[in-house]
Amino acid sequence: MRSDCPLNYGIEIFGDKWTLLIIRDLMFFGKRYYNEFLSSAEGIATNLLADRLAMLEKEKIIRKGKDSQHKQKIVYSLTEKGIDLLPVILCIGLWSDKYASIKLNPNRDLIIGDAKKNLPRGIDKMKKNLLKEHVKLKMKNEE
Amino acid sequence: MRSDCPLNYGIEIFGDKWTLLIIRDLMFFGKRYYNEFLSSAEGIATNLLADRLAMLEKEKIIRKGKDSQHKQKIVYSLTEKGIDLLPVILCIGLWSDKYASIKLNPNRDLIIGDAKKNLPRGIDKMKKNLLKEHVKLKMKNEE
DNA sequence: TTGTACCGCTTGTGTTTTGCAAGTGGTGCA
DNA sequence: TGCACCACTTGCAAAACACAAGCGGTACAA
Repeated sequence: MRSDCPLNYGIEIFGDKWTLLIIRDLMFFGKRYYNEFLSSAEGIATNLLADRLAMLEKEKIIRKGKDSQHKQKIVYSLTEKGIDLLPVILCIGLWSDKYASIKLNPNRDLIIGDAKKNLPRGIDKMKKNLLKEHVKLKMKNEE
Repeated sequence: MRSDCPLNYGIEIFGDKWTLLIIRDLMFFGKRYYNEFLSSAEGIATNLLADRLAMLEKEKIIRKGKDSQHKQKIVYSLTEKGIDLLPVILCIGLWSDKYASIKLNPNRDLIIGDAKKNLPRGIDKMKKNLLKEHVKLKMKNEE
């Protein structure tokens, strides 16, 4: 750690071009598998993805699990620490929505639109949904 | 731009280890001069600082001005686009406050504590203060 | 008018991280 | 037994970063 500033703590973990995108994929697009992260629009490289997934697991932001259906596959899911990044991601999304000149993807605009209307109630609701899923997956993995 | 995702727009601008720290310094610690940014705890290098300041100015997140008191110096200040990053920075701070094992700097804890108690009212109040200063500086520069 | 201190910023260098392509070892299923 | 597919590694070139030194310009004091 470079300093005792709380902002810096977050930046040292997800202050790069890829980490938050992986979390976004888990959080909003239901992606769970290595291959799914690779197929995202931004096009992360395989070595960087492996590196980030390992880091996120070490930081206890995501968790590795086995897929009972497809036994070769590894399931990645958010921990509560990861789910708590929801406000961070929404804030960045809202800011970008306000200032980006690019056309926004309508799917994402739906999410952003919801958050824009009622903050922080919208965040709470979304968080609850994510937590429900989180608990389900946790139980599944511990079976 | 790698994609049309709004999250990605923000990440492409401030998704690195330094940019948000500079904005933090402007926003919370009243830093205005090149030298002041250099003296922050994290220790940014001079070339990287110059690079990020130029980028932030290009993105219209900060603005360069002349100092009427100390004529050699260049004054950097946040634009409204920059001020609107306040929620992003606070969200990261709150998350870190919850999960960082490190001891937090008490000065920063004050700010974080305020934000924790009443979001988004706390954010609104802080934003208003920042905007007041922003207008003042703008007028000064246009004299 | 000259000297000096200080300003933002650049340059040069070695190191680390990234980006891209190809390949590897391991597992499950036909 | 063979093949397809899985997460992940390796090799290499290019870019970004970190660190130290230095540069041109301005202001102010002698």
